Amino acid sequence: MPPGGPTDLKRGAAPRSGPGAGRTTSTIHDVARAAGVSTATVSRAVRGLDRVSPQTRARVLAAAEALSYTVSPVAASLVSGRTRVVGVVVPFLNRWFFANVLDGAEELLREHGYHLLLFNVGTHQTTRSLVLDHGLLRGRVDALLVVSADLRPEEVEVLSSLHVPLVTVGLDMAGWDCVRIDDVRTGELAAAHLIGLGHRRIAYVGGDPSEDVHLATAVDRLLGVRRAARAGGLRLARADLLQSDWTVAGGIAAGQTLLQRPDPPTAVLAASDEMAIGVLHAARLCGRQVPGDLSVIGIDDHEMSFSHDLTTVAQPVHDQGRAAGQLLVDAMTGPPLSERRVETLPTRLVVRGSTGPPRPDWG
Amino acid sequence: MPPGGPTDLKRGAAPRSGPGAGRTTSTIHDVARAAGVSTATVSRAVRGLDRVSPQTRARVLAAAEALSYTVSPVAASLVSGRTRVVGVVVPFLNRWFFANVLDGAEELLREHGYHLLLFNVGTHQTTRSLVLDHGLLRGRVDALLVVSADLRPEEVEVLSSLHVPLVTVGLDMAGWDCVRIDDVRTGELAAAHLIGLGHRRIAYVGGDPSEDVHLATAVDRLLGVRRAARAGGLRLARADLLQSDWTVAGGIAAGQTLLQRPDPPTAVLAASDEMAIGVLHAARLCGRQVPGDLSVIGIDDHEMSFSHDLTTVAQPVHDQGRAAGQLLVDAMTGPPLSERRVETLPTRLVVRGSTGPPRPDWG
DNA sequence: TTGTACGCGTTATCAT
DNA sequence: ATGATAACGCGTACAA
Repeated sequence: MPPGGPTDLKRGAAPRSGPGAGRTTSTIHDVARAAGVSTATVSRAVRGLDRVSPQTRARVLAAAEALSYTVSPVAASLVSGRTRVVGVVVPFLNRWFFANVLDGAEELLREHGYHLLLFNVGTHQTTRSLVLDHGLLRGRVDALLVVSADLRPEEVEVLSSLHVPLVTVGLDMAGWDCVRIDDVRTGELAAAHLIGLGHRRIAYVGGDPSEDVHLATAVDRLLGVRRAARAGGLRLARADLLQSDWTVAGGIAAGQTLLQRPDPPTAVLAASDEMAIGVLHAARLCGRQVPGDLSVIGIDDHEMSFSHDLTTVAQPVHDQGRAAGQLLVDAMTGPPLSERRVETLPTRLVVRGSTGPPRPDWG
Repeated sequence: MPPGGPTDLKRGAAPRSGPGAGRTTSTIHDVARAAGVSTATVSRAVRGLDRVSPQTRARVLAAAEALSYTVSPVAASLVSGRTRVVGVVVPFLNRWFFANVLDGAEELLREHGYHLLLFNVGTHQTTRSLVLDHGLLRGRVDALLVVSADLRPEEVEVLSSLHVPLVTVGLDMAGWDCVRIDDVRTGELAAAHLIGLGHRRIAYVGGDPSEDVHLATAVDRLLGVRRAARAGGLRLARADLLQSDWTVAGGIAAGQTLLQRPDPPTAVLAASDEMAIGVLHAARLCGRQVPGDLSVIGIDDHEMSFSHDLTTVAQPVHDQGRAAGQLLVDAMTGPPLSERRVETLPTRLVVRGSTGPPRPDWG
């Protein structure tokens, strides 16, 4: 019962009890009337600003509570210019890496009161252009999170032209803040493990070559593999470098290609666990023992890797999402930074049962 | 070069070339001035409404193009009351079922010009209450998609009080539109397959019992298993009914529990493929042959199931997302329907190598 | 500490 | 077919 008196409350009551019984949501004016103050004071009170006496604030809050008042996000956005919404651009929602980055970013951003608006751009050029050309982003978001999307130059231009803070994950581009892992080092780590076990013939199953150059992930990991090979004094045969599509099915195909040769490699390094799992399956199909006949190592530490007993190099995906969210929060709240920030998170080797020394007669 | 003349264009140009060179986005007024018409006409023209002469429309569109004008979503929302945003409430982002439902819903809703705002409520009560209590949804969304979240009564109340169209997936609640599969029939299908192979001792690995009653999925599937058992003239031992948590790890634990008994079942039916994969792993750990010593069947048709050679009952997850999206679009555009709609999508048995007849000496 | 009043950019109503 | 103009609900100088 606020001091405003029952009469005021009655007049200010938002849910009009008219004949139509149409539910109306109460506005700042209703609260102001009920609390006997101005709308400006209500605005200050509900947002927890200074310059409001404790008594007044209590009265306003009580009235707001009584009227179940909620600030209208759209009205607030219109006048403030901020939406408290972060747009997130992903090529897939249902793949491990993207789902988990999203999960981490959502977690952190929600902690800071931001919402996530989803832009699943897919891989089809048609869908892609629809999403980014039509100006669907303009005015909807305060910031952007771009996850490993292989953007075309004009799409980069569209995103840049929004003039909002932008952070990428797994996509290192000049001018944009970035959270990543050291892909070169990661590939090197995996290859060094195989070489350390005594393997001399290592095949590499990478990502698809048709994608834009920006998706350098698979290329960088191969760079690391080459580095380890050089250090180990072994050469990578060109025929042992395969392109795939990051999926289990692609891994199966690549694995079969390799294993059906008269002289197959003794070890396979896949750029993702999903492809590595496919290779494991191919080995089974071809009647090969793992790791006796073939060692297999992946990159990611997908949750299925444990049950597949797959050796892998783990990357902190959830944390990359959180880190990206934090960079965005900083950019939205703090002063503008002159230098771009690049945060590189560590990866680590996880040895399981899919790797072992090669058969002596093969060495 | 619109007939408005270069003078008008110059005055109306939005990107002020002042000293600060601050990028300003052009408004409907700028376009109106440039095209020599009123803002009302611009509004009609850009939205493709009637009552605009072709010449005028062309002139307006040219001006808009020249000024790279985009309608302000927030301003439009404020006056129209619609946001063209659909809120989606999920307990997880990184699990197969949820990620794929989301993918399907996003696809269809984007086709219709709607955006998705993400609400990952998780399972922790604390997070949950923060997300749904604070009125974060109010005024932000035109409709809601709720995916298999085990909501508490007060959360149901919060969602209902928004008075927007609401569709659930995998969560059949009175009063809310729903897209689902027939869980009873699905469980029955899986069990009937095992019984048809000759199994008489079937264990069931279901979902967690601690969750709210609304998450009836695991219970319904068990109901179907019971029905098939009755039809097949066999009884389910109470000790063979296990609770798990829908994950691979949970499936491993359940599988080990079963297989370490002196008298294990000859077949296991898991309520999800992820748990079934865990059971497969447990069988390997315990040195059992699949399907020789143990048959395993799951439900879902997870993409990993193929490479695990797992027999399963497939459910159309992507399509459930699309169907839910369509129901929402209908509800937002069409006239209000008096009856609630329940759409039940079909499931089908996918026989792979993880199931076979039991060993004769065990029968 | 509190109130007044303007403006955010658009849609919609009512004239014309 | 087109144009004024009143909302939409709120933040924020500025005044008191």
